[in-house]
Amino acid sequence: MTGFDLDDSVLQAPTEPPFLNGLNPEQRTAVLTTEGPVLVLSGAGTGKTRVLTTRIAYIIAAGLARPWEILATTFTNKAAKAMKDRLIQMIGADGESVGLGTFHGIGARILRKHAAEAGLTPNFVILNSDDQERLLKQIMQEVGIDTKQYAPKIMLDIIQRWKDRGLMPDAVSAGQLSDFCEGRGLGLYQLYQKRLGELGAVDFGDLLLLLLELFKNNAPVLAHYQNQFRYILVDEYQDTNVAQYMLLRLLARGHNNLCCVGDDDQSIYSWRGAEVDNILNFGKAFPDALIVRLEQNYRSTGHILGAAAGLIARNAGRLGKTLKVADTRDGAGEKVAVRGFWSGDREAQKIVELIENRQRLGTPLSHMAILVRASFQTRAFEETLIRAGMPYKIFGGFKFYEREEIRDAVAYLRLIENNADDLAFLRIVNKPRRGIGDQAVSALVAAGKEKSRCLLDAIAAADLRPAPRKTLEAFAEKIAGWAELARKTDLVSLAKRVLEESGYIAMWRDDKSADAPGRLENITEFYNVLSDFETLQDFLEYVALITDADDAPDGDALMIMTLHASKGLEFEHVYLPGWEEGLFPHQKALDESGAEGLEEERRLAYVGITRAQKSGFISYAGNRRVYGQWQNALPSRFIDELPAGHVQADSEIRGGVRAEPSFFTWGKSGRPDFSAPRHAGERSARVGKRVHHELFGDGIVIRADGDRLEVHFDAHGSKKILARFLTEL
DNA sequence: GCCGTCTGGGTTTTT
DNA sequence: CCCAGACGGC
Repeated sequence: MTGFDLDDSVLQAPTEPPFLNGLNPEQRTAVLTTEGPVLVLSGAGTGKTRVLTTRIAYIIAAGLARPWEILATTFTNKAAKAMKDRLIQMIGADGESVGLGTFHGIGARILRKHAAEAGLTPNFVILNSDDQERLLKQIMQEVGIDTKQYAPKIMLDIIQRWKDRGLMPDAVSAGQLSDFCEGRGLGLYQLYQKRLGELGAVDFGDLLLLLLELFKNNAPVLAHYQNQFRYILVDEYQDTNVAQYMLLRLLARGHNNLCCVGDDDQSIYSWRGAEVDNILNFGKAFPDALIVRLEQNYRSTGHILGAAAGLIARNAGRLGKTLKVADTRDGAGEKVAVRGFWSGDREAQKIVELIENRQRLGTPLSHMAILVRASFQTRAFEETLIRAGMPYKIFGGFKFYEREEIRDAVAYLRLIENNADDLAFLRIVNKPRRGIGDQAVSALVAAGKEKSRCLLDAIAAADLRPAPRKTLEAFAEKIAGWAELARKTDLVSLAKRVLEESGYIAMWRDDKSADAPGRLENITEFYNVLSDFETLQDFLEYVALITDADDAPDGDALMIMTLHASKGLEFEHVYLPGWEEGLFPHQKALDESGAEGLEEERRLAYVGITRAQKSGFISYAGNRRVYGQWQNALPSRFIDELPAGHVQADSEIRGGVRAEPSFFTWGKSGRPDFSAPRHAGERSARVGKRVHHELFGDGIVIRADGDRLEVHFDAHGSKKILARFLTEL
């Protein structure tokens, strides 16, 4: 198909490609406005994926660009794959060659192509977060920082945030956390980058940061891609970070055809460096931009949308959208149910019962989902589901590639591919046990440092006792042998040989613990995955960038996942447990990010509700076991914020929706205190009690108004305090 | 160098 | 409560 003019008369002519049929006017505008910057504000369930794929299809079908001249980025590999599949359905094999992937995946591809210009070796490995932390910890210890006092994880987080903002070490300005670790934070960043270079490795952030540097420092390379990408499309724009924004700016300077799709109300990844301002300021950054709002919702009932809208309306700083129900044939549907329970266990039990009922009435389990705030919540459900014999699938739980045995296997392959990968070396040099302990490893590290060689090459120079020396020399020889083998054989045979000859398989076979057989199974599965790849490098890149959000459950199973993982998905019936103060909104979000944190939590709640097509069920528990201790909590403020007209509330805790908190047990050990409903008069019973507060010390309750107490502290006078911050004396 | 015991820390998590 | 990592004894 060729030759569609942008001329209106032609667009309306019968030659119009069939895939434009059925778009609403706004979607049509978003698809057909191919030239210049466009921001598509796409509310939940308004068909943004359809708009994106149709837009790509249209650009190709109209002959505006060839497939490889289009760059389209998504948030996950899964989304990229889904989009590619749809595209191929629409326009056939041409869809195959569209530059479609995650920012990181595309970054890796370009960096490998221009490795020399970017100052990298072409076979660089991409470190996972585990490796990153280990490496940084190593560095911190080398320079004599107490890693107990300064957690490597926190330092890594700071470095990551710098990278998210496109800052190389020399660009980090003083003050901005650079003085973490007694003023050595920035120095650690520098060292960390240096070590990555020596290892022939990059981390996730580098895939964007080093690409940005490449473009900034190498005009011909930048010009090449500016020229190549005639049309750029970005999905989930609200979750892009500053580095991604800068990359887009640079690339779009070529043809100025940038189309970003997103929803500011669904921005939930700021804790990971996402910058909501990207979407909020799009109009400023691209003054000639067209802004299209998609507000026609094709997913949910009126009550679901009404409840969600009422909640999100509490947020300030929105671009503002009003979702409209597309299909009103069934009226507004069921009201969103809000329920209170005594305990987390009761909550789980009740929700599973409700799901069973739905299933009995004919809804497949896979059309229902439980969405939780924090992963520990899944446990109560798992236990109940196992007892009920109901198949379920926990999404984003244990990741295949994060399992110990898989990481070990991958480490063997990494070391074979790149002898300089010291992290991989350290991981497996004594796994299985070969008698290489701290002593030998320290000697190796010292020698490696002195001669600036990688650990594998440092064996000869290291000060070693005879036994470990012999072992290590044999080990190095084996690695060399396998590297030789890698050139001659396929990946599966290679991996099998390596894991057998290294004794790794035997290690698990001899292991009598209960999970050893499972680990061997996982290794077999690992061979299966390997069979899909031609080269070790392809596979290692895949492993580094993949997540197992991709693996779909087999058969009909109930989905359990975090709210974060649910973004972009939809289910007929959605269950949202754990709406309690402290859990949702999460205390840590409030403590660390204050009002902004609260708004992000609220957006998360909005994401949760808008996943539902037909019904939503929100619940809270008065008492919950967290890390083995019973804690109690108040219903989430988000429950109060739901507009009454769209909600049907009930509670097994006395007092309806606003549950009476069980008093004075917060953080104290012991027993569940929920078993008996409290009798009236309890409230006044609090007055006169001696209490303790973390900050203000001891005091006496002088007034009680629900959970709000007025306490006269011995040392600080009267203060109004929430009951849960107090302990009874 | 290995293995048992103790201590501390546990939000979300994709790339 | 449950896991990972540190520490100390063999």
